[in-house]
This record gives sequence, structure tokens and C-alpha cells, in this order.
Amino acid sequence: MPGPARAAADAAPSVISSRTPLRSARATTIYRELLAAIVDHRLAPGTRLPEDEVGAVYGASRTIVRSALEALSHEGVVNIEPNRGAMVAHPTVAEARSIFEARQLIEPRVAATAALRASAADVAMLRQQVDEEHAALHSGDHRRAIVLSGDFHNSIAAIAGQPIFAGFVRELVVRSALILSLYWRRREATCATPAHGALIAALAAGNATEASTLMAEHIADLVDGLDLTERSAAPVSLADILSLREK
Amino acid sequence: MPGPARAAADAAPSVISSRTPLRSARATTIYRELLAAIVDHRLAPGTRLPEDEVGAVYGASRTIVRSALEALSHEGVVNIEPNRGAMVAHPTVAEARSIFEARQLIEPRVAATAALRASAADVAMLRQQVDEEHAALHSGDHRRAIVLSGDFHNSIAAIAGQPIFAGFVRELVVRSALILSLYWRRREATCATPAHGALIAALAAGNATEASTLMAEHIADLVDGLDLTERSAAPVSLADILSLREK
DNA sequence: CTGCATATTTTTGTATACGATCCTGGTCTT
DNA sequence: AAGACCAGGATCGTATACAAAAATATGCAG
Repeated sequence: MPGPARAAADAAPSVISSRTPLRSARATTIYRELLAAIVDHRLAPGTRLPEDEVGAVYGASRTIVRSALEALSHEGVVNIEPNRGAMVAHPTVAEARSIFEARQLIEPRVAATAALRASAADVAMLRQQVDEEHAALHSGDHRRAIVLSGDFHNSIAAIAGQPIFAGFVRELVVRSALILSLYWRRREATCATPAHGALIAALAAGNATEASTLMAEHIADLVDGLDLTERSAAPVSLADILSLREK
Repeated sequence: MPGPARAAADAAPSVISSRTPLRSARATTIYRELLAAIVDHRLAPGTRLPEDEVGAVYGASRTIVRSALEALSHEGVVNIEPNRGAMVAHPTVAEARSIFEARQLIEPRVAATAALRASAADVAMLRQQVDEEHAALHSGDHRRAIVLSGDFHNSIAAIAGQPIFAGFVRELVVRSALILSLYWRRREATCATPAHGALIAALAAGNATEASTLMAEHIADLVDGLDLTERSAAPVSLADILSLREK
């Protein structure tokens, strides 16, 4: 297979690292570390991220840390309040709905395009990702499973070869991880891994409409697993309660 | 009209200012000034934006300018190359296609939702925006017309009340302005203002399917006005030629 | 004990200094 | 004359110092 490599799908594009690197390599590292910690739920929504503290962890000055935090904030993963600093974003129920509405529209379309373009190598890569996800789940490594599950969606978007959609999907997937940690009703559920398998089959077969349908159903399932009833902004941690400011 | 105001649509949300402010008020100002200049084509794609120079113009230090430039780069309006600095983005033909594909999917859906939610005040606001756009065109103020035309799409997204879609549309509209300046075939064309008028009618009537269809057609028209034939990355300025690095 | 004013501490906002990198142009060699 | 090499300048990368703001703690009056 000597054809010219399609850039996006050559390596499994992780949600964590697939973004355009920041100008500074060190800021990029911090960006990725923080993002990884947020996506796999080591850092809970609402956790404060003081510049000094983060800088101390990574041995970097505040200049660098600020750059990383600002990048995260542009993606909605971190909120920065002027003169107050950064904290892990704490999506509201309304935001959660809006994010999954967006996924519901964009991802089926992306899956359809991916079905038309997926090469054998692409399919193999997806299978491997799903296998890893499966393995992580069975070994009880839920953190890793969450990241891999997101990577799967991200990889499909990369295969579709539409850079704008790919960027949107990536942002939506990352923010979804935050939503899961707040509103997931049944954490033990198997992350709908079988759905991923069925999707791969449709992609491998080049069946665009099937892929689109399966993706739509899969995302609907994800939403089903959420408890998005309005509540009084239920704070997730004690630290959160103490730093509540409105109402 | 004492009802609780719906946040998004109270004032005409300009593409330039509707974004979450940056942590620093001064950085926000610079961000907006640069964005406005880029959107209305005073700053051409490829124009370099040295930190010192920008800072001198606004009397701010590089720290502030960097924050503004990074924000712009996260939205794809500015490219930052490590150790080389920032320049106004220069979308490729492929990116242009991808951006309009995204608009083609998202905006009709957003228009449909807006049709279901638009209040009388919303419609009045849209009408006023279109009137201003019309006036700007007739007075030959093409820069202002471009901005207002973008604002129109942005306002519809705001009315729809889906914050994620609104953010996406905003980014797409802004980047579209860049695309117009590079690939517009017939600059004299009237920006399809009549299409905007028809859309308002559908929104006012609460006709979601009609709004969706009209929006889809309108965007197709916009794409029609572009010359997206592959060319050898036609550089727009001499400065650009001199700094070509690949191939 | 409660409420308020004030002092202290913590954290962010901004400017600036200095080092690193890249681009430019000139010079020397072949 | 063409190419490689080596200054010099421009521009960015990063740390740090200091100012400003917010949060917190303190102390006093009622």
C-alpha cells in the first residue's frame, strides 16, 4: 500500500494530544497533563488550579502555566474568572444538553463520511482502540477506558478528513468527559463498548447510512445514561461548597 | 413586556464582541480590535502581527498582546508559528471547503430551532440588522456590510439558544470572512441580502422547515460565490512569498 | 455571640529584562 | 559566480519582580 498517507489517521489520534501544539513545548506538556487528568476524572469539576501550584508541580513559571490554562479555557474545559483564577469547568445541565445536541447532529454525519473514506488501516486502528478499551474495562481501569472511549470518537472524526468537524468533535468529546463525571447515572455500565464494535463493522463495510444511524443511536444511549434533571447546581465536592459565590 | 429576558438575544450580538471576555480587559480590547480588523478585511490573510508592534499600537506590553493573539489563534483566525510569531490566518482551499461543509450542516439546524424560539423582539432585532446591512451596502461601506452580514448569522444562532452551536457558528462565520477575502469570485454581489430577508420571514412565521431550507440554500449560494479551485497556494502578498517555507 | 471594619495573606495582572532562535545579509572559499 | 559559513538584527520564549485585587483572618464594638 504505497499510496500517499492520509495525515489524520496514521496514528491513533488521542483526544489529549491531537490538538495543534501551543507555541511553547513546555506549555503543551502542561496542557496535555492537565487535560488528561481532567478527562479521566482525576481532577473533578470545580477544582481550583492556582498558577503557582500548577507551576510548582511541573517546574515551570506562571507564564507557561497561564498559557496552558488559557488554552484549556478556550476549549471550555477550564473556566477562568478574572482576578480569581482557573478552575476545572463545571458544566451546567443546560450546557450538558447543548453539548450532546451538538454531538447528536455532528457525529452521525461524521461517521457517514468516515464510512466512505475508511481504509483497511483505519479500521484496524479502530479495532485496536476498541480492544484496548475493552481490556481497560475488564481490568477495572475506568479512567483509561473513558479516555479510550473518547479517542474512538475522535479517531472516527479524523478518518472523515474534515478538519473543522474533527476539531468540534474533539472539543465535544472532551467536554463530555466532564459531563459524565457530573451527571452519569450508572457508572458501572459498560460504556456501550458493543456499540463501538457495531460502528466499526459499518465503517469497514463502507455503509454510510448504517454508520450514521448507529452513531446517532450510540449517542442517544450515552444521553440516556445521564441524569440531566435540573437540580440546584449540586456541588460535587466540599471545596466546591465553600467557594460557592452565587445564590 | 415584563417577562424574564432571554439572555442571548437582548442586544444584537456582534461576531466581534459576543465571545466570553478574556481575563484581562485590555487583552479583550486588543482581541476585539484585531478581530474586527481581520473580519472587515483591513488586515489581509498572511499579515504578520509582531507582538511589539501590536503592543505599541495599543500601548500595552507583550504580555497582554500575547494573550489576545493566543485567543485569536485558538479560533483559527490567527496562526502562531513557534519562534516565528503570529500572522493573520490564510485558509487553504481545503479548509475553506471544510468550514462551509460545517456551516451547511449546522446553520440550517440552528435556523430551524431559532424559528421555533424567535420572539417578536428577536425578529425586530434581526430586521434592524438587515436594514443596517442594506444601508451599509448602498453607501458603499463594504467592510461594515461584511461584519453585519456575519452578525446576522450569529444573531440567529443566539436566538436558537444553544450555546454550543452558537459558539461554533460564531467561529465559522469569522473564519468565513477570511475565506471571502481570499476566494470571493464576485465581490460586487449583494451579499445575498434578499436571502436574509426571506429568512427573517420564515423565522417570524415560526416555520422551522422553511427556515432550515432557506438557510441551506443561502449557504449554498455563498459557496457558489467562491472560487475554490485548487491552486498553488496562491500567496496573497509579497511578504508571503518571501516567507514561504514548504515545497 | 454577632456584625462590621480593617489588616494580612494569597493569588492574579502586568511590565520588563535577558536569553534563545530564526532570519538576513555579507564575506570568504572553491 | 555559486555555495557555505558566519555575524548582526529582529523577534519570540521565559522568568521574575512588583502592583493590584480578592479572599481570609483579626479584632473590636455592640
